[in-house]
Amino acid sequence: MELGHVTRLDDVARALGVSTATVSRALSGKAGVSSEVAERVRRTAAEMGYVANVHARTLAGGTTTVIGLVVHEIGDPYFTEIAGGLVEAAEQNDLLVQVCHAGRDPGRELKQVRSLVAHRVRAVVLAGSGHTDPEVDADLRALLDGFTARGGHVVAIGRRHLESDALLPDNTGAGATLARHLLELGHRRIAVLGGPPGLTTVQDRLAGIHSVLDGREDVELHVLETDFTRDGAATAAVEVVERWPRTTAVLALNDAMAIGVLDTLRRRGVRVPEQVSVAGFDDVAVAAQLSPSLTTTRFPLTEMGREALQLVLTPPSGEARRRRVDHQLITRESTAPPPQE
Amino acid sequence: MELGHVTRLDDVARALGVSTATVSRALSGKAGVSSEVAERVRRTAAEMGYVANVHARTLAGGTTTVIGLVVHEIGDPYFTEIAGGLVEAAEQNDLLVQVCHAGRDPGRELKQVRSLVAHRVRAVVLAGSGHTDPEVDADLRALLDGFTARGGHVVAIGRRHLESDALLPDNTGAGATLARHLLELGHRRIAVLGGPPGLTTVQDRLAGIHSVLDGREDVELHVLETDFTRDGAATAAVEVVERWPRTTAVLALNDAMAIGVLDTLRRRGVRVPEQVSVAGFDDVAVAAQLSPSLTTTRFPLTEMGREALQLVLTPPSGEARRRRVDHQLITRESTAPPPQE
DNA sequence: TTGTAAGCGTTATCAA
DNA sequence: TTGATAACGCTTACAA
Repeated sequence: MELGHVTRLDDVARALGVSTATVSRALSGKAGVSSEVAERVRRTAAEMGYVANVHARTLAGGTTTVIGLVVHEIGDPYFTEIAGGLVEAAEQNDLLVQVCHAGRDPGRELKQVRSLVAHRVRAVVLAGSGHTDPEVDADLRALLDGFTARGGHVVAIGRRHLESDALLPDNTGAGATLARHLLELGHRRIAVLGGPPGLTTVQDRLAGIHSVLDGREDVELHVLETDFTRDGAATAAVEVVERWPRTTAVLALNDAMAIGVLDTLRRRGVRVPEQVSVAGFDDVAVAAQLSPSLTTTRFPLTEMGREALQLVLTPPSGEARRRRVDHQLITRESTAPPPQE
Repeated sequence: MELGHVTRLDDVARALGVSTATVSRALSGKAGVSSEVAERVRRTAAEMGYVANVHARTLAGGTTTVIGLVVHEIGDPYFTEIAGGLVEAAEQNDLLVQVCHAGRDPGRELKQVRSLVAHRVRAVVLAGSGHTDPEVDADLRALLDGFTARGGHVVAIGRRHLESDALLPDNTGAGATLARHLLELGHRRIAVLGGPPGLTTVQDRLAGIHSVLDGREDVELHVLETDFTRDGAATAAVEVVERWPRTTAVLALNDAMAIGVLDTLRRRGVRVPEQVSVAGFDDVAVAAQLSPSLTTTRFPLTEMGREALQLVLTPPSGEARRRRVDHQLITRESTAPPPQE
């Protein structure tokens, strides 16, 4: 095989003295070829190093082996772990994953999905929070509807407003569990670092927290709206310490934020958990390796990535399949009873 | 626009009463169309929601907007951070990234690259260590040579045996720097947790270490061959503690391994850095967040991902461009002078 | 400046 | 069971 030349279907056909149709059929394992010929074709193709041109194949009506993944923040361990599970599972099924970074911007996200659709990917997997305002996702939904109508498959992870197959983390339950955990430890002056109110994940986690703490006369609850990032939380934590110095527990809406809080507290000489308890959500891999290690509610991120691929592999039925993902409280060193008064 | 129907080039042409050639030229910004017509075409195309069929375009000779990334271990922060930088930079240049997981298996890697080549990706980026035995990569090189000959672009990150454009982390220098750091702190009984000897990264880092420590009568050096992972190092650390209990410093060949060492030591009640110092390589994001925070040599991983994309964007010249990536010693809490005898 | 028409490498539809 | 041959939707000479 000389450099710069790719073996085509026609080359294989010619070498064997059969038609391209026969070779095509033999290689894609379709009926209508004698097993004898099929075997010969396969051997020769392998010898000649033939690999089908993906674009020709797709254009002619074959199906793609690529699936698209859209994440809000590549770099955020939450998405990294999901992506890891998905890519690994994909590899085991001879599928390729195209990863897109949308940066939490609906416009950019739309552009990325459009690009995936133009690539005729077999499925689009959307990971991360949706928007509470349905208007924001309107264009996206129209796009996905068209994609679905033409045989595309959409799988969401945590975007409950989309009418696709979905993996739905129990964010509300996780919020309630953490609030209860703090309550049981004896905390009564609690600060919550929330994210942008437009995100369903934020909304749901807050709802869970409120469901447990609201209406209790003995609880003093402060909710701060901040960025959904480590740095946003680090800054907000300063505010908490200064405005409500008697706070005994800080609940951050995700682990990245909780790490930011730990950072601020350490810098200010506030001991965790002796003086202030801290907890997060998700249980990203680092959470266990921090010191103090972080109390959090676990969602099996890598597993969710794998499961998303399972959904991709099973053809969509009429009904959208919506699977709830349960959380699990992981109690570690960062939470403890509040200091004695 | 009805569901299930995609606007094609021909639809746009017909709507305007011009030829497909004109539309094609106008949309790809080629010369030979009056700016007036071009403008009209662009507007109409946008209105009709036209997006070119990637496969048709590629088949007809256009270029792809996809680049392939092959990593050893998706899930390992080393690769995650590189991938993050690459994907983000790609997004800014309207490029898509296909991520492949090779699991440190040359056969799987070959298969993945073959698939990328079949997709006619614009470039293949290979991240991670190469093999010291040139035989192992022979098939890969043949494949890449063909790819290059047909106009494909190959960029390596840290695979110095490949004759492509490359970003080459100064692994040898980093090894020497860390060895010197330990020496200067006063350590004389040092254990090194190495990885599989077949990897160039392992070889280079070890070479750097040996270049500083070898031939010194006062230094007792033990090198253990283990897995290039956190768990491998955790197990090896047990052996170090048991076989050479007087060791005062453990040097792991990457941060993931160093974290494994910290884990083992904590579990055994060995205090870091009071009793034993620990250091790693790479400075993945967690390294700073651990406690004790980890002394390591920094390679700017995210930046390297971005830079790899820059190489992809600048067309290959005759000469392969090989850029050295410098390291930086980051001294944190995990290293200190050895305990007094 | 514009249009016509010939590919690009497959798959799928008919005939044979 | 096989083989011609027409799509698939685009780019790009070559003509006009």
